[in-house]
Amino acid sequence: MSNGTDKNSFKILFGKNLKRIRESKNLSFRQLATRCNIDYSDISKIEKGKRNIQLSSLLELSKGLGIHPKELLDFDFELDEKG
Amino acid sequence: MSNGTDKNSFKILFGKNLKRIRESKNLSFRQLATRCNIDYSDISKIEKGKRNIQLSSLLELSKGLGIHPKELLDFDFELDEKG
DNA sequence: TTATTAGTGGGAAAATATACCCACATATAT
DNA sequence: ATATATGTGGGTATATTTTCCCACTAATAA
Repeated sequence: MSNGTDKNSFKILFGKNLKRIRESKNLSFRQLATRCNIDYSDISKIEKGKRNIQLSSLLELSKGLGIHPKELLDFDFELDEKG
Repeated sequence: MSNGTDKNSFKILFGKNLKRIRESKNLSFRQLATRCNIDYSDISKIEKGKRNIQLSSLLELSKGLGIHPKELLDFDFELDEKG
């Protein structure tokens, strides 16, 4: 059974993807924070997969990064547990 | 200035896209609800753009629909206010 | 040493989603 | 009329995010 594991791994993958995009734009947490309405320390937590953000926060991040929101979800992810 | 307007229009577009996908699979609210851990009445509200769901709920919906989460964000959306 | 920048994480009040149930209107069919 | 299925929306307690500030460490530079 993959209980809360799926949910957690998804958050972690999301965070890693966010980190990848942020670094590709050479932005620090504090720099990105000035471009969206999210505190720099909270962005750090999001990238660590510690937070289950809402659509509005996803939108803020995408605005700060200048990308379409769907890019933040653009990573491999298996829906079921699978070999 | 496009204050909370962006946030709202994004939720509404998200809801419309969810509705489009759900109907393409010929699922009623109650049928989709049995496939994910979200109440049927709440799915209705999400499609109406009334709710600002979390990543975990986005994941539940995508599991219920059998699609990758990013498909739920796959719709046109302008980041800035723009003519 | 001193200053600056970066990442990390704790904490708390306020705002909000979640999870759940219920009731109602409509449509279809028996 | 009765039964079934669909969409809609109200309401509530609980859980959680959000928002914000602060402090610490490490690295770099003057």
